[in-house]
Amino acid sequence: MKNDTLSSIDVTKISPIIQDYLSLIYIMERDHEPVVGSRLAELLGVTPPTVTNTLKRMVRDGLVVMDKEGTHLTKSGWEAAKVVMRRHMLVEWMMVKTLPWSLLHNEAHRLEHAISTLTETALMDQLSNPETCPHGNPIPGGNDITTEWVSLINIPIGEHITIRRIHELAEENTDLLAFLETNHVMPGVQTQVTDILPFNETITITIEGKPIILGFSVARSVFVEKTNES
Amino acid sequence: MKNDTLSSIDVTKISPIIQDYLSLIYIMERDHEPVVGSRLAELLGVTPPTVTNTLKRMVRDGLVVMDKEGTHLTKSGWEAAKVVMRRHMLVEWMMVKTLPWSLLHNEAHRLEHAISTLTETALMDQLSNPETCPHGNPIPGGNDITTEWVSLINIPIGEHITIRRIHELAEENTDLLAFLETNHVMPGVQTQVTDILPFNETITITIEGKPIILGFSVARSVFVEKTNES
DNA sequence: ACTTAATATTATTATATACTAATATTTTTT
DNA sequence: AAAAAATATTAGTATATAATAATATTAAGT
Repeated sequence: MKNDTLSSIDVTKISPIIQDYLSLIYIMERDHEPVVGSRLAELLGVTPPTVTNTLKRMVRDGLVVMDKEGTHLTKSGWEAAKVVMRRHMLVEWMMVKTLPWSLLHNEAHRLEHAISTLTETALMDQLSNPETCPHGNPIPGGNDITTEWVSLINIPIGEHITIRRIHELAEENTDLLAFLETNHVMPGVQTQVTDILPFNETITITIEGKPIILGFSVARSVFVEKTNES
Repeated sequence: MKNDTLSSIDVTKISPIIQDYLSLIYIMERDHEPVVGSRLAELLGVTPPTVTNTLKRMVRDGLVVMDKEGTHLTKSGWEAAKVVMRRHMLVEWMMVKTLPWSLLHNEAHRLEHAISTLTETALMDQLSNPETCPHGNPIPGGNDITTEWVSLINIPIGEHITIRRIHELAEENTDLLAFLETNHVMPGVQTQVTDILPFNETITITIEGKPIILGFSVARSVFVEKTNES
């Protein structure tokens, strides 16, 4: 029984900027990647000194700990991050009939900081507790079905697969999302790996007869499930 | 043909705080009320020096002019305010199936600063260009049907009326909105003025047989239309 | 081991937003 | 007109967020 929605942390009192830091660190920690300041700076579009400063405030506020082991979310930081992530994803679903799939993330990124716990709960109900966002990323606090999915980079030629997930960090790239949408590289779509060119660092998948060439870095962010060929 | 949505002013670049000032000044000017700093302070929940400071920045940025005549929006301030108002109201409609009527305003007040022009346009389409918000207040840039409605304070005993509008400034009062919702004092509801007690400063309207006693200050914010008794 | 590259931090500055305390100005009331 | 009330402003301070420039520190590559 998860109860983050009614958590003791009032995310609304955390500034939008800090909320952004929380989400990003959450994703890194969840994926067992080190939390590197310069990488945060890059992804957040700020300079490294700004990151140093902001992290200091987060440490002061008990959201983060920094020691020789590295930078990590505290328990309350982790809980707050989950709320922010969930709100982001619920807003994406809320807008799914209003905006094109490739624009949902950007819009939700701004709206996520403004919604109340009440709306969060109401949307959870209205949407029947979704387990992923429209890009297939896991909504924190539910069953994580994404663990069964595997990166497209690991799929051999010939395999029949279903697109399941575009990783959060890839979502930051609006051009990429638009490209994926145009080519129907979206959750639920069935496809097959038809070519892999290691020297070119590309993998080709064919959707409805049309080959789509994806660079390895993109393929790494696309997670798929083997299609049940019954 | 109104074209504010594609206006030259990029409201997204205006800070949420300034957007709040713009909306509020817009309402005052629209209603031909003087723009008094201390009143802004009160309604915005800040101190008067803060208002002085913020208005100075708005003057610097060409959103407002201040002279002996008083404080007024410039053309671009006016246009920006209209966009903010419209976004607020569109967000209210967006959430109308998710949240109770009495909570829409509060939620929209935070979300209004985060939505993009794209969403604004998409919602306008999706909602078929509404002329009012769910509280009956006019969406800027459309036909202003509210001019035909009259304040409840001016309705004599016995008159059959239809509730049309709860004024924006009354919306700020969440307790009041909850009270009105509980008693179905909401746009579209038919009612009749059954009593007026000037010495008590109350007016009684009867909705579905139930009398509801409204103070004059509230009645002043409720606008109605004479019901066509055919 | 030494150099280069990557990463992190300090110091300084700037802006928007807010406050309190004090003062000025204007308006209203008596 | 004088006193009181309402309104506005100045001065000084604080915080979150950001930047640049300079300096440490750590890691990697030859």
